[in-house]
Amino acid sequence: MAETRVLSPEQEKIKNNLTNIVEEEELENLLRSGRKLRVKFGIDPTASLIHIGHLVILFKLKEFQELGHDVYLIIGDFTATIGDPSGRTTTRTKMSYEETKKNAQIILEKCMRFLIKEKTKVLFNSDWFSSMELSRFFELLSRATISQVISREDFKERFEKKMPIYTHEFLYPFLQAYDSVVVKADIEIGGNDQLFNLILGRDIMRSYNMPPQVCLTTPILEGLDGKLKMSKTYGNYISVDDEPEAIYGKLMGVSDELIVKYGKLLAGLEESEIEEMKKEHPFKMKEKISFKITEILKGKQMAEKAKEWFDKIIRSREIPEQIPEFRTKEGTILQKLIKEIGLVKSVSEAVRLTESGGIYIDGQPIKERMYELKKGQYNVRIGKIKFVKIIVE
RNA sequence: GGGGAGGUGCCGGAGCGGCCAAUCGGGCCCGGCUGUAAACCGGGUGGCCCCAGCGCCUACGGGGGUUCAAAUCCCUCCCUCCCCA
Repeated sequence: MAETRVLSPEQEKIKNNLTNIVEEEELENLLRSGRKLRVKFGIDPTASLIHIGHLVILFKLKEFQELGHDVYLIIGDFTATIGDPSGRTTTRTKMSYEETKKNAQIILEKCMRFLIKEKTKVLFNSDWFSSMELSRFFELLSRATISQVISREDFKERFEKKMPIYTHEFLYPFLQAYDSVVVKADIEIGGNDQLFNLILGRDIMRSYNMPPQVCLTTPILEGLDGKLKMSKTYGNYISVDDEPEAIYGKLMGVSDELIVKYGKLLAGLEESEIEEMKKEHPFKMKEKISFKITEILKGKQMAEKAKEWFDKIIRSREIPEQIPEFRTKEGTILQKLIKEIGLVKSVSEAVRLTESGGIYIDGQPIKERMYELKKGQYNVRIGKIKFVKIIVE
């Protein structure tokens, strides 16, 4: 019966931009069932930052909500203190419970900006884990084998590199799986590196005689460097809280190949639209995509402001109208001052920058390693985008 | 429980008594070329000093010791990996 009904275009769209669907047929059946589905997404509050890599999943969750389904946001305040080994080649440093609590609040607020509030159920997994009986935990562990867990890619890699794998990391996926049992998830979604955890959840649900969840994974967004996955630890990210100028600027600095991927995953561009853009100068394409993403995050007005800033300051190398001002006494050494202000980490760094021609006054690189300021006003540029106006009295 | 290897800067990885603030590669930063793209080229990459000097201080897992001198030798503690049980 079900196979006679086809999916609506909106339902078809759910399948876009996913790297894995386990199993596709089950997903289609769920979508066709007309039921309100429980779509689970777990997030461990190991940091309080949301970067645009996270958005790929959040956007997907919203698509589900727009189809009428409920999102079950599992805040892993308990699991965060253990540390998910997924995709990691080193052990995660353990976090205190207090830290995760604090992060959880912040992260939750940020996630909600991208989701429909009425269709989002928030659960904290400390609710069921902090009081879990040991016997019950062992019962959970009995539902999968060591070789099942050990076969996963990130563990294999660590074995090969002779890196330690701690037992708590090894057991982590069981807890994530158990979350699915608790919320009776129909679907769980995660980044591509989560595939193993998701599938274990599916297997374990089955062994609890529950309908197994469908697992969906989204592509891992590469960071600004175009190589590593976007993450806080690598520092190659764009935060959703970045200033519009920073967002637009960072996007413009990304490689041509990468911006296409960003366009697809973050700006929701269709293949055909990308093809159309590729006919133009690559720079134009990058401008369009960068603008669109900035607009999604900060609104049209802010995006325009950011573009204007970029064109003037970065492309035409103009001095910004509004730059921070500092007053100082005559005779101050510039290199020491910018250290005080915090624009460079040390005086030595400032001196090095001077020697490689990276500090400018009114557009001219300075030569003196100890530049003594006389009375007057100085427009100082440090490196590419740091500006400061210094007034010497 | 027994035996072996090892812990060096952001990362990988040399050095194994002075010439070591520590070769080299990656990353990052500055500069050049550009479209702040990629690729490529040049320079830099602990801190301090308006004495910039073959200068001073801090640094090779922690602590202690030997020595005129230690990342390098000895003792001890902590940590990891491998093999055997």
